[in-house]
Amino acid sequence: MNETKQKILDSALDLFSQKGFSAVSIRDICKVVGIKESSVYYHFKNKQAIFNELLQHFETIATALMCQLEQGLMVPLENFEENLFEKICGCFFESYLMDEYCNKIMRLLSIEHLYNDEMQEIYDFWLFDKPLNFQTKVFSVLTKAGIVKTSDSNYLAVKFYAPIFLFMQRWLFCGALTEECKQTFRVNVYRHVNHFFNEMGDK
Amino acid sequence: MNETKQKILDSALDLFSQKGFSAVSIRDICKVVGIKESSVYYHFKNKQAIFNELLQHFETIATALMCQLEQGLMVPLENFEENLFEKICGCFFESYLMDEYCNKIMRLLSIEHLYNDEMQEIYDFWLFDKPLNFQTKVFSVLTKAGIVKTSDSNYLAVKFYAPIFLFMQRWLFCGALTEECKQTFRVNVYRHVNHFFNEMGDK
Amino acid sequence: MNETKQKILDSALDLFSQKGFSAVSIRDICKVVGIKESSVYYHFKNKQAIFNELLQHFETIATALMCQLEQGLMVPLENFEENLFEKICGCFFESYLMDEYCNKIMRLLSIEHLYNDEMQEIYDFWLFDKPLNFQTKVFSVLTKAGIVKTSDSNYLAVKFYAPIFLFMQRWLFCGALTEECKQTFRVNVYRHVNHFFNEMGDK
Amino acid sequence: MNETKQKILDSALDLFSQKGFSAVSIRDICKVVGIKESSVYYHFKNKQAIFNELLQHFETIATALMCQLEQGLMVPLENFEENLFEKICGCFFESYLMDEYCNKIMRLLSIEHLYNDEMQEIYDFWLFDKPLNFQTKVFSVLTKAGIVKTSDSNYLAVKFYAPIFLFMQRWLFCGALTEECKQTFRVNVYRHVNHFFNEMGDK
DNA sequence: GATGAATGAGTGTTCATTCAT
DNA sequence: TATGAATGAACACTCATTCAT
Repeated sequence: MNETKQKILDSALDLFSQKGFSAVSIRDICKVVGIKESSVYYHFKNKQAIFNELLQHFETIATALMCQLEQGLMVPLENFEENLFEKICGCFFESYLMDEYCNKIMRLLSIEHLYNDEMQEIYDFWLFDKPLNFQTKVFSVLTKAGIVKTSDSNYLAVKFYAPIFLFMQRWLFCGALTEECKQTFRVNVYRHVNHFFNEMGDK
Repeated sequence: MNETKQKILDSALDLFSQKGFSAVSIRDICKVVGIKESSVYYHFKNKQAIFNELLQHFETIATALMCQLEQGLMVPLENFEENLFEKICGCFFESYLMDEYCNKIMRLLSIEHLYNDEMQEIYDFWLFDKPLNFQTKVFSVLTKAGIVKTSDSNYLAVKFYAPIFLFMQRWLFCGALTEECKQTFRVNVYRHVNHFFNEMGDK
Repeated sequence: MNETKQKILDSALDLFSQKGFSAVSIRDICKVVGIKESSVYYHFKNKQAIFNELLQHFETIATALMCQLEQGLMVPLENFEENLFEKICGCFFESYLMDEYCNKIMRLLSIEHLYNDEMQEIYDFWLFDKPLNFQTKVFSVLTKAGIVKTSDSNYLAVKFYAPIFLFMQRWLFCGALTEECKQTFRVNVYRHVNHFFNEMGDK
Repeated sequence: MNETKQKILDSALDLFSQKGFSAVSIRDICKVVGIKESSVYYHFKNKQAIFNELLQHFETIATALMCQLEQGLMVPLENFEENLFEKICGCFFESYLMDEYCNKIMRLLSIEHLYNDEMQEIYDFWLFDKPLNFQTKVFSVLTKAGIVKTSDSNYLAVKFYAPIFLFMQRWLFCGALTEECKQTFRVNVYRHVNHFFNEMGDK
């Protein structure tokens, strides 16, 4: 709605995700937006408030996406697998990990969580607890349906998610998020997912 | 050799690993060491030089450890597996990932690599390329020896290392490195390693 | 007349008398009034203009009160003393020193006069010159009437007013103007006034 | 000892006593001293610390003076009165109220006490409680010695101190402390003191 | 080896004010 | 009448660094 405020948020996220919160000055943001420093304080109480608004927006988006994912688990079994694959790839990879906004926030969290307990919790939630929790549920459903034999859904979730997490750190949360990076990530992830489901089918 | 210089290095690493390079001031370091700020400049050209010396020392240690690990691959096949297990656990986990010095440097790299291309390279080398490369070699040897059937050593390395990497990020590079964290990490890793080798044996 | 303007004046006086002119921001005033900062400039040219209007209003009130007091001196001698006592207490204490508006202005003057020559003059006029002048006149009348023997009306005025001034500073122009403060002030002043007139009667 | 630090203290006191603490900027002080703003922070933790050091020094001086005064009360009765007069004038007027350092601090307190509870207490102590307390003691001794007849030492103290307080506010804590101001103050006070002791002798 | 003293550049923030709407 | 938006000037304070001693 408000143009300047949005520009501030956008520029701030850009810079924060590149250098971290404290390494970016209000001056830096203003230079990009093209306003004077004092103007920032018309739109935000202080520097922290910019960060908070960015984070809050992320949590709204991410929560919505996760809801969508979880609804995928309710789908009738006959087209479960196919639907799941689509959801994980569509929702989780494309709209979440590789979405520009979410990706930048996660880079930012990657920086801040290391010296900020509050960020640590948020980071853990969105990068470890939530995804592992979801995958565990997936494997529970698959086990109940007899598609998967193993009963340790937890460990299965780790085995499934860990390589994806590694590829994320390697290709998604480093340097600029170029199309090349995304592609490398995608190739690696898809190969892993295929391998994984093939092996599962074998047993 | 020089006591004060060593104290500066130690204190700096402590603080850098907790808050990141730029968030730590010369003042902060001096407060811990118990000297005046100007004294730092007798021992180091500038703040960056402290960082460089810390990093260089790490690379010396890490290189030595990696050499030791690689030598484990030359061992005659009869006691290969047993020896390997010991090496990986002893060298890689205890002396590297959980060693106080190395751990601190890696936390520091975790912070810096996100907005510093040079650090990015170093981080990638020590946390992705080097470990994955080594594991690939291990599985190549095991394949040649007929112990492992799969021919894709690369993917095996990923499957083996990714959960360890995830546990590292989750328990080792967050908050303070308490004994509790270490223990949680150890339990998770050892369980994974056991699972992994059991499954490999099954096939 | 104008509601918003009056609210601004009231809130400003409240705040100015508590913290001094320069320590109160337009923001502070607006927060209390419930308007935006730019709106103030519709009603007043600038911050100083608010102050000026408050001061001017005070001078109108105070002048009127002082006129009333001075008229008390014209009263026929038979009920002079009784009438005087009532006037001094009613007009000077209750309607002037302890009246909410006047009290706030005088606190404000107490602050501003210390670093503002113009305020210095106004302060001196209303807190020293005017009251001492009036008391001198009172004692002149009493002397002429033979009620008082001393001829030095000036010094009598000081002896009469000084303790009142001290009590004012002690209880009226400090912290919040609570009923308790007022009462302590009243008790001390009345005791002094009684003592004073008793002693005068003795001689 | 340290020249620059002393200059900062001196200049700060000068400015604070003229405009109040918050109306004086570090820049202002530095302009007078002839140093850069950042240099101030080598000598003082922050702006408040300058104020605190000034106040503390004052309290040391003032306490010493008050001790000296109180020792005057122990003097044998024969030369009590004469000695007292000298002490009050020498110590209290010349070395305290009119001493440059003390005078400036008291002006400063006059400003700050109006919107700062801590300063309020200090102000009350040094300008009301302490002097009135001391005078009460003086009159108690004089009463015991039969020199004074009245038993209400408290009210005597007020009658003695109040005019002095009024003259202080009128001539000492306003504008610049010129020799002219001092002289006017002195004349008024000495006249009062003489009157006072004459009247006391009469009864 | 160490430090007292200083500094220039920079940081986040506040404030009175302006002006088009 | 009121406000959304902006701004220049100021503020207290921090930091890495220098240099004479």
